[in-house]
Amino acid sequence: MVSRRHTGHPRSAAEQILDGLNDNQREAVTAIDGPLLIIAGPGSGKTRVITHRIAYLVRVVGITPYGIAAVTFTNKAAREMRQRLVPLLGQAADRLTASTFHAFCANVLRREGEHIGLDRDFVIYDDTDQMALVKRALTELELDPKRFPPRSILSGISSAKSELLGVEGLAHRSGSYWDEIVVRAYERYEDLLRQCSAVDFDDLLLRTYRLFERVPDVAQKYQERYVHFMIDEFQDTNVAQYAIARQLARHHLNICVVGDPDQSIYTWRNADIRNILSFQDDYPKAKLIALEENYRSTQTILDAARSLIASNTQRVDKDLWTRNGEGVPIVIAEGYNEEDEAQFVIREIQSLTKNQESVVGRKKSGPSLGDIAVMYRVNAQSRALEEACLRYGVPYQVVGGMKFYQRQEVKDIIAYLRLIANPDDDVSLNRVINLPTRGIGQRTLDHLARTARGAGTSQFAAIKSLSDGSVLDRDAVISPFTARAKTALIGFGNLIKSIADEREDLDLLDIIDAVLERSGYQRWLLDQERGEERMENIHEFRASARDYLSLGRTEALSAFLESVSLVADVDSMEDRTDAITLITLHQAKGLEFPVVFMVGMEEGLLPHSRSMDDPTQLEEERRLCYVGVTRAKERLYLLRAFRRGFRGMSGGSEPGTPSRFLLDIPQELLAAPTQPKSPATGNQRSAVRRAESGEGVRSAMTESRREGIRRTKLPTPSRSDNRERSFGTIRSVRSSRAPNVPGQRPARAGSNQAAASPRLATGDKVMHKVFGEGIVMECKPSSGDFEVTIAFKDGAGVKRLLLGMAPIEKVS
DNA sequence: CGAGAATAGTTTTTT
DNA sequence: ACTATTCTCG
Repeated sequence: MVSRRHTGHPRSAAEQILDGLNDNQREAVTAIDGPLLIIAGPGSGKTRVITHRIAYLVRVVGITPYGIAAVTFTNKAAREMRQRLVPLLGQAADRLTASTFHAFCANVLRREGEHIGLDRDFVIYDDTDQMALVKRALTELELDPKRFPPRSILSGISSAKSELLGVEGLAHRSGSYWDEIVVRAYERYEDLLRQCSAVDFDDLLLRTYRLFERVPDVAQKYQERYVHFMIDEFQDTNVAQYAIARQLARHHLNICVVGDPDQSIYTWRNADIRNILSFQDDYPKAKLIALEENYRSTQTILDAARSLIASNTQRVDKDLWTRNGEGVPIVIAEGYNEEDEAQFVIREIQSLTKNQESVVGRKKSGPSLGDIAVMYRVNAQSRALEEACLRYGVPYQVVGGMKFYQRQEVKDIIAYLRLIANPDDDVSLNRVINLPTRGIGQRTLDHLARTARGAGTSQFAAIKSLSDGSVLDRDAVISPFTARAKTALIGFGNLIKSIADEREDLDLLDIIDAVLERSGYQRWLLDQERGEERMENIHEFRASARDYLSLGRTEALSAFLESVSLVADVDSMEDRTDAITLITLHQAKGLEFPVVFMVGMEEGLLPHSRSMDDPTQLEEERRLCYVGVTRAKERLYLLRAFRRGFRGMSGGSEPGTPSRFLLDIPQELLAAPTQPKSPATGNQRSAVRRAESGEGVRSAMTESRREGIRRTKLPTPSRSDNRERSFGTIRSVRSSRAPNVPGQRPARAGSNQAAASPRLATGDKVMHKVFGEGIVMECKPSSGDFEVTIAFKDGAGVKRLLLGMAPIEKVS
């Protein structure tokens, strides 16, 4: 490379690439000949090894980036890999294939699908679409969805596909009545997919596999191209993915897989840990390298992780170690309920980040908000956290949850677009044919489905033949459609056709606008509940289409639709320094944060109730917990709630039990919570301790129950004062601020508070520390404080905040 | 026959 | 709470 050196010899590329790697890492980077299995513990520099290995292949060995493929679990990981390669490879990094298995396969199929009779404009069906199709298949087979839940049927189909079993293959293997039903549904489901020119997620893999099997020329092309094939997160690949990798590596045999069996958390999605064993069978000469030095976490965190995972019986022990210091103890704490738990998290975050606010010259370097993540088992848990963030004015970023592309209004527009790209897409057609209402009801749709099926065409085609009268003329006498329905159907058909016909003349944005206008969707939506807000989502969606304008007009629509189908939530996660991250444990895989809070450490949540009975699944839950713990670099908090609401009935549930995983963590790694204002923490801890020291979980629970109630000085819960009660549990707040209960509701338990008036009124101008300037829109009493609704300038939007908590000042 | 209202059932994790 | 299906009315 062109850079001046003060030593006599310029450093060679090899030296530069290997610099700073430990022995095992070096070995992994330079073992470039033949199959390689890297077992990489958490924080062992896995990504570094992969990127440096690629750099080594290119700059030292001289392989063209074009000949290297690296498959990752998410698009985000792929993007990051490419970015990290830029300093090592420069522009050449662009030529590398780096994507998810699914995206890779979609690409191959888009280019080569014709060989196996795949329509050029095929759409990719997501989970919801698949369900619609399975339901239809069941109806057509006259199977009772109560006895045969579509969900279960679909998962049967999906796991068959993940193991490369077609209908025949599954039929062959089936051994029970249930299997028999799945086979029949599978068969019909496949017909429907074909009819719609659609493939589902599993098909992307299955069909790529078949393509390579059946069309050797195509397979050969890719086999020769990819001199090196690498797979990250190998423990989470399924049989189909591994099979494709083997196909691709058949020629050069340079296949490198990187994984950690202890981090396998996707077996429910048919990932198969046995792939790691198979790898060694399939490639007996494979070199095996273990990366065991951890660069990420403190000794304390690593110790906790180690003892936790050691409780799993189905595993090979690893020797994880770190040179990092001991660090600070792990904090285990209990909140009264989920709100209280969230409260604890937020207050702790505030105290952690307080030290470094706007002082000239660097002050104490505490974590910034971007260094902090709160992790949970189920998406629903984000809610309490979000609310707490809003109240306290802590900026946050939720990964996933209500996925953007899953929002109804967005999916509606996507359905229109898909239909324009591929009118045979029955699922999309059914979604929007009566949206806005066009007088096409269930009855008409049933007829339409039957007609289409009878004619062996898609529903759109059936509508078309209705309008030109071709097919149905013969049956005109018994035509099931009323004149009104017929007109409505033809009207819809023309709508789609007219836009599709202009596809060449319109760019992507025009098409979206045409849909919004001509379908009447926009006008209709704005009249709906929360219409404005939902329209905003559509605008955001429309804006995201901008990226595709540079592509040709024909290409843009399909490319856009494809990207929409294949993004993961974590893909759109930004590396923000100014907001905490709320994320599920699953999505957190592969990420790291200086500070990690894991909430919901309770039996039933982690481990989840669905997985508690089965030892295999239980071990997966423990691995999930392990993944969470090992995300933390410096500080780890394990929280739980004494009571947790269930589906809306907040707080009214039975007391919970601390997660058994807490018992796996040695006491000496634990500390009292760092929140001095909280008088209850010591007791909470003793509750946990007691549970650990063998007195049993039950007694710990009873203890903490007594604690919870005493601490909060509250009478027996009654439904009506849920909110007040939960406020009462905000321990430290209570001691530091006098709650203001407005006159309206004096009947609060122990009402020793005088009514006070809010210090803000509607119309006041305020300044918020984080969100900036805003106007008060509403101010109403809430849980002994006031909830103010403020519209902020500068795109911060409208926020609901708790007056007593939020860093707000009145401006004028 | 369709549209909105009432009611029943239910999701753990996601490419 | 949230949706998906069923019920009832125009």
